[in-house]
Amino acid sequence: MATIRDVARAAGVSIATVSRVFNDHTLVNPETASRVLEIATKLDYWPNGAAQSLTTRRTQTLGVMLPELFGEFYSEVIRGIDRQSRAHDYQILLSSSHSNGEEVLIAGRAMLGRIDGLIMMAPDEASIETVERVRRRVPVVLLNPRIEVEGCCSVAFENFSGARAAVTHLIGLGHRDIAIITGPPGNVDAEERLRGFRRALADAGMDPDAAAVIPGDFRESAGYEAGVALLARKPRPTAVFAANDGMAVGLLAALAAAGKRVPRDIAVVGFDDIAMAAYLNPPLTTVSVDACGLGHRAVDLMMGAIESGPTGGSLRQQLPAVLVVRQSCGSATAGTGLLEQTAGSSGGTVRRGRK
Amino acid sequence: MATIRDVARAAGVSIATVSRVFNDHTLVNPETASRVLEIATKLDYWPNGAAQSLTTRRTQTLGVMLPELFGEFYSEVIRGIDRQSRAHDYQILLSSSHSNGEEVLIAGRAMLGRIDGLIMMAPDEASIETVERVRRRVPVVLLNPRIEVEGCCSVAFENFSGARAAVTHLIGLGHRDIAIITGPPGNVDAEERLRGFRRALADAGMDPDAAAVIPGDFRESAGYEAGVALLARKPRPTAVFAANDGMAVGLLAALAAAGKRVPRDIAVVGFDDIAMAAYLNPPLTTVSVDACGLGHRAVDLMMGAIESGPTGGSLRQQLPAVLVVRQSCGSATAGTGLLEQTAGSSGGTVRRGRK
DNA sequence: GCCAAGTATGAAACCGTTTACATCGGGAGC
DNA sequence: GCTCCCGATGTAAACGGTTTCATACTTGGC
Repeated sequence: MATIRDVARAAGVSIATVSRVFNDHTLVNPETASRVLEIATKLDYWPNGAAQSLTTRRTQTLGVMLPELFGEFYSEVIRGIDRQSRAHDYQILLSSSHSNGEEVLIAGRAMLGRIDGLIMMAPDEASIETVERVRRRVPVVLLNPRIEVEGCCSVAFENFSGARAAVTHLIGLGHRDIAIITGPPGNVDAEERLRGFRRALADAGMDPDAAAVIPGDFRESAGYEAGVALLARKPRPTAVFAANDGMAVGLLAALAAAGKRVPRDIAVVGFDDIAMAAYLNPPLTTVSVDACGLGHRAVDLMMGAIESGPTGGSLRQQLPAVLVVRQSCGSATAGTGLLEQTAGSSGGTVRRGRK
Repeated sequence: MATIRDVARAAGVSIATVSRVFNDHTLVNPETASRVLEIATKLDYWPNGAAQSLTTRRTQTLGVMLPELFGEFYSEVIRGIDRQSRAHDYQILLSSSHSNGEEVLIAGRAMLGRIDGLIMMAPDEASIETVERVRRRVPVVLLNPRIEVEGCCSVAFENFSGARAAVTHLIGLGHRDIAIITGPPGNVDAEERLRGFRRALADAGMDPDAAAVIPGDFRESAGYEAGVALLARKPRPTAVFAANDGMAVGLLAALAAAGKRVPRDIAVVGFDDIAMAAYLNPPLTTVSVDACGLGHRAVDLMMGAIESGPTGGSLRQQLPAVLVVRQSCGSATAGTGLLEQTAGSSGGTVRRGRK
């Protein structure tokens, strides 16, 4: 394939001139420029990206590392990152499905020299080493970090207050025996949501330790199994808070299979507000987080960090988690699930209806 | 940051030796190796990816270009690509949301030198130029190509036969006045599905030109509007084939808002089988395509192409589109939408129930 | 007619690796 | 004791660009 030298030779100029034409840097004689461009087209010359980033130390690429790519949530995060990156003329180098620190380290190493910054959702503490090493070279933005890292920006959802609001809502509806299906152990989001659940109970003068805690792993199947387990329990809880919507879906299926009616027999609340939540039967009351917005915000922080260089401070941002009341919790004022019914009431943290 | 030279100097060896240690290429004295490794760790040395790929002409990265990143379908494709790439130790360089040929060209140019191959779903014919130019340098695999390109592998869904099966099923249920909500003009998938729709009618001795064709664009809102338009029509079609599930969702919402019952008043069939399809009210009969599998297959083809070099032939693969009968079409044998009911009947192209 | 300023271009260093080839000891074979 | 071979390592040339600095040639002002 043609290199800059081939073009220079064919056009009878030096490679410096060709480079200048392509970066329209300094003034180049228009005649020379057009001749070079013409030759370049004829030779099908395209600058080599690796060579460019080697000299300029710029790649116009953002690294993105995610723990795993299943579930709608992560897709949305990627969408948000992608969209905002494009707006800033950046491409994204994606590497996901990392289950342990070792894999993260390898992926991080492979990215080095190819990225101007790294947006990362770390699955576990073992990844912190990678973060530290990468951070010495390019800015790092953490998503929902388990541990804040000195010198890294981060964006996180208000998991705690979102969960608390959801459970408080159930309590307000009269429920006194509320169970929770948790996320995988060690997952920050899961832990924060559990903490919010317990706080809500405590705030209402109930004993958090008395509540049924069913272990889950954020997958639909875990929700189903949890549902089966719950039904065998006596006394049976009157409401369940599933730590994410995926498990709520499985739970609803288990309840339907057992002939239980939601919310009459048992109330259900989820977390995430995935696209199908409004279309479930009954429409799912859940806590809405803007996954796409998380990615968007992460890119914004990254752009700031890249601008300001390694001296940039470590901003911490929180994104709201908003309770969306639909029908699965039995609220009298719930939306229909098919028609928009946004209410401006309840202190601004509760929405009703479809979106 | 430390370079290979720093390590070499500190360890009292040449850069060649350091390089050899890191690529455990040729025999290196174990003692020397461990000393180099130790120094490298102390200096926090990581090889620079850009420099490596400049000399080796390998990047361990696959370019991925998609027209736009909205909707579950594309997320699934990316998931499939990502998973399979990781299995082969490749990362992916993502660039999406390209709406025109110009943007595609720029993105392609930015990728050059950073990728070992390109997986691309081209939005329009204007992108063909980019494909051609990229193809001269690295292998290209096309997804659902509008036009096959000489020397490129491709993977596509059987849009045509999938749509035909869906409409034939409606006809088998007794429907004689069937409408279609189409995808955006110029979209291959949309066109193929329309073609399948017309063929099914023709096969049944009906006049394709007499059918109602409502223009859509694959978005939920278009489905809603199409629903409104359909309800105003007289005589009103007894069944509707929406060219994708997103529009079917909107259509169901419009019908519900008008108090129509599905499938009693009107039957609905979609295309894609997105995750929420089974949870809609009623569960949506649709044509299932394995978007994740599409990405997976594309990577497999790419690996073959990279192995065999530019001489590699141009394989064309078709992935099946399978009709999944649920309740929205009014079939007597439909699944419940919540319990798995896979039937092995009907020539193997029809499944029933949830998945 | 000379100097300063400005424009267009070239020469060469550099970015951080890999790798072909050269070099250098030392032990084996005879 | 002389080759020959081999293992360990160094030298230096790529890879394909960008960029600093130098140079040659025009102009314009006085």
